[in-house]
Amino acid sequence: MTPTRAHQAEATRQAALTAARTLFVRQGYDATSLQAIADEMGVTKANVYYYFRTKAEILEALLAPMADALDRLLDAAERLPHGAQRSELMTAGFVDQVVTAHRTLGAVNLGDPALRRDLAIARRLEALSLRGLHLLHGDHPTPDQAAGFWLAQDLGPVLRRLTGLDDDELRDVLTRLCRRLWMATGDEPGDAHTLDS
Amino acid sequence: MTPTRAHQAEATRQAALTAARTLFVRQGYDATSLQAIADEMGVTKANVYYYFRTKAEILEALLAPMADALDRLLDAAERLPHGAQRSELMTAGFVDQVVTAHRTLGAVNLGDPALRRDLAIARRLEALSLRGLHLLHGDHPTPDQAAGFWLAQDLGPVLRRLTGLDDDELRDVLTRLCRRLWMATGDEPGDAHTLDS
DNA sequence: GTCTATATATAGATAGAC
DNA sequence: GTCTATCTATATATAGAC
Repeated sequence: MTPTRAHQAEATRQAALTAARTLFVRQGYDATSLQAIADEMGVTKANVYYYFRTKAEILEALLAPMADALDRLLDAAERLPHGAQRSELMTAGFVDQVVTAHRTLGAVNLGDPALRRDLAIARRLEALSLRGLHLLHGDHPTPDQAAGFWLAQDLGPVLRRLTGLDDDELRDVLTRLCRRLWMATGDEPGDAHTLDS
Repeated sequence: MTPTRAHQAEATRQAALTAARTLFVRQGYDATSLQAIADEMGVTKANVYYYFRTKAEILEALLAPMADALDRLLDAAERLPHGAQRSELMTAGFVDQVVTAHRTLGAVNLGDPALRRDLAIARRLEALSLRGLHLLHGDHPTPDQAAGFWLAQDLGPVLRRLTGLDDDELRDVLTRLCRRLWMATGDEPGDAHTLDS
């Protein structure tokens, strides 16, 4: 392999992303300083700034692949007719993406207050969520459908608790969880439980 | 009313709590400075520090009543036999507490990274959650039971989305949501049923 | 590509006048 | 009880040597 310098650059960039994700997950975005990220990877702040112009840019770079994956998933879902088939694809795809992200990113905090700020990635994730809700439940979701849907948007706290499961077990648990959340038909008094009949 | 000074003190203290909860909810704990809290209520930082020794103490004071309410709820649940009766009480009580807190605190961020730190209130809420899980699902909850339970711990993101509902509608929606989350029986392969049949 | 050194701002917190 | 003034630490970010 000839490329010593270009490879080093990419390695350092990746190390920064890894260090940042570890610290963001552990203590949140706001409580993580660039100094801490630099320390974690054993370089200086200035070195991190060589690759990322701002701290927010690190967060964006970290979450962009997840947004890309969700984009592709929703594109695929859109090609299916509204109904059970589309729901199943979305559930399976979403859970798969969460499990994958869990391995690459750790229990990533989509509920971090930083993601409610005016960042490009935050707007993108918001748009993705709205599109997902629309694809799943149509133009006018019932409050029950909306509540179940939004609750599934940040599985981070659950992932942090569910230790000791391998990827397949995790996938199964999350699949059933999403079904419970996304299969709500409406808020008519008639549907009051009997789910376990 | 004679008491001009003592009342003023209590009023200022409450104003600080109100300002802090507004800002904590809007932008998160870490991104909220004491300067911002003081500005919001129209006093100086030093004045806020007269009532609270640290910023963390404000957070604790803000969440303490919620922890108290949950404590009482779990005490009551403990007096019922394990089973459907206890589940119903816990669901109703929990939802009621969430709706009440929503009115007093706004869509409070139990998922804020600050609450994963070494604060007394964080430890208290953690202990409450563990006790709740135990009361609801016994000594050895299945992964499905645990996942559903933990997901319900922070309804803040859902509350922020569910606008336009009055308290009673909100209570009904959240009650059905909690039932869906807490009624999971287990993770036996038998209930995976029918994939795409 | 990585470093040292620094600029600038603001954080949490305290002292002491009024 | 509230203020002005200040301390000390640390934040994000940049300039420029190597």
